[in-house]
Amino acid sequence: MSRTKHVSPKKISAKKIAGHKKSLAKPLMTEKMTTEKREKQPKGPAQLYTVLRGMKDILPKDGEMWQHIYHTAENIAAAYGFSYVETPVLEQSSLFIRSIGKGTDVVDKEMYTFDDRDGTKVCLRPEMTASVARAYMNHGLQTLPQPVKVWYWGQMFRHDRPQAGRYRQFHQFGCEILGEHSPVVDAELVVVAYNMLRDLGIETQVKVNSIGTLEDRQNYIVELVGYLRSKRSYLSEDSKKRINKNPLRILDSKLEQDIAVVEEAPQIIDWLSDTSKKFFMDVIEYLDEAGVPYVLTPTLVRGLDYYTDTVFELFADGQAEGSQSALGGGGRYNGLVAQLGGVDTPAAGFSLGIERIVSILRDREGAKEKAEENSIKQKPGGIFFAQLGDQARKRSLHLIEDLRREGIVLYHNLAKSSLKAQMEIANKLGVSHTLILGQKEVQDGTVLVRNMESGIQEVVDQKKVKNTIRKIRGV
RNA sequence: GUGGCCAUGGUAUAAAGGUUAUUACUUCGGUUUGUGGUACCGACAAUACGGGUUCAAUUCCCGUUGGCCACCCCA
Repeated sequence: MSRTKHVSPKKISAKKIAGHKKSLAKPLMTEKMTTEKREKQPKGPAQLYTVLRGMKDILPKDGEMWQHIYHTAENIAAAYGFSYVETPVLEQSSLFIRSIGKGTDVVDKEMYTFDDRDGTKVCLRPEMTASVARAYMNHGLQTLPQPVKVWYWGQMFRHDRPQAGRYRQFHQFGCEILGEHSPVVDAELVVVAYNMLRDLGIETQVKVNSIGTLEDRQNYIVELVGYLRSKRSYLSEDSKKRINKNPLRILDSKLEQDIAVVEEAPQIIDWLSDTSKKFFMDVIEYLDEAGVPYVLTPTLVRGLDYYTDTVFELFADGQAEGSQSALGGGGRYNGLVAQLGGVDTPAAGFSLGIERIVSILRDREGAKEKAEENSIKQKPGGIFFAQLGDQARKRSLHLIEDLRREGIVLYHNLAKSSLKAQMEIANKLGVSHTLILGQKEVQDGTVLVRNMESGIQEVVDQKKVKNTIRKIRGV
């Protein structure tokens, strides 16, 4: 919604500039400027900083929703026995190059990579799985009772072209289960992701598939490439290029001509080894049992190389196909830990894109919320505290603190001195009661409690305010 | 990375090749000093940036930047 403003110097008022004496750049003059405007011309910095492309500020109006999502994540992770972990945003580039794989878009064109001061190639993490795997090895987590179940929440970075629901810095919530090779684990992860979204009121469609072991996949790719070559002339230009580079990707092309070819293509399911096939059947049975609706999608392959066997993605119901409707995904990555130099460890996980969840939730709130976008959030049960006079103001912090200890939150603006102004704020906040502390009250050790709806006020002893408030709230 | 659409105060908008660029909301101050919801008055605040055409551009053209959308890819 909001647009970045490039403001030229002449638009920056002297007032805004006040206090910024050190000028960074000389303001540019234009012939058009009148003498009057020129006088206003600030000598201060010409630059107005704006948010970087693909980055996003989370503003007060969004704060509540973000916290709501975070708490939902926290609760569900706790309910399924996951422990919280954090890993650094900065990692060695090669960690991701080796795990996600050369040739994937994430690694080839989207990583924020640079040389650290000592020359180390580092990057801003594009995802968390590799970091979690790294932490698992680094800290000997394989000596804990297995499996190790962890969840995380944090910023990821991919230098992609910004679009709806896609940013260069974005948040993911995710869960990983390391050290267990059982189909229940895969199913549980789907269940957790699915229920997380359901708790938020988002119905999703789960797509599942199995891409087998590395070996299965290699055999399949040989077959697939053979088939695709035979149909080469029917494929789109993009897909022609991908035959050699990344043939699996052709499977989920959205172009009609490709889809026609893919429909006849050999399916990876038929190339799975017996154990992988059995494993996948088991996962599906668990999903049936858990009551999670899913769609078997033979064309589902994921964009990261480390996946083995189970892969899945979650799509919001009713969202237009294609347009950033994937809310998250995951799968099994049995080879990853070993590939990064650890002991061979089976593992699986998933992650959800928070920005996409926010966007769906926002759309849903609709016009009503949009109208209030700039207004203050109503605090229907809230209580405002107003003070009048120096003495009262001085006592204010003390009183607020006393009540805070009792678990009572008072909204206030101690900087205002007129009672009227404070009442206005109280009104805008939509609080039910206002406490008023004036000169007289300070002397008497009392406080006025005003019912904002009826206008009735009563004088209450300061020591008894907490009881009065409790009574008001009906506790 | 490719293509399409777009760019006016904090937000949402109006208008025109030509004096002080409309309106509403928000914010702040006030309508005589210890009381809000209404009303009234006032203040702050915008043509994204750079260049071109023109007597004149914020309006037309080009470039840049940014946004949205689609593709690629993904979350």
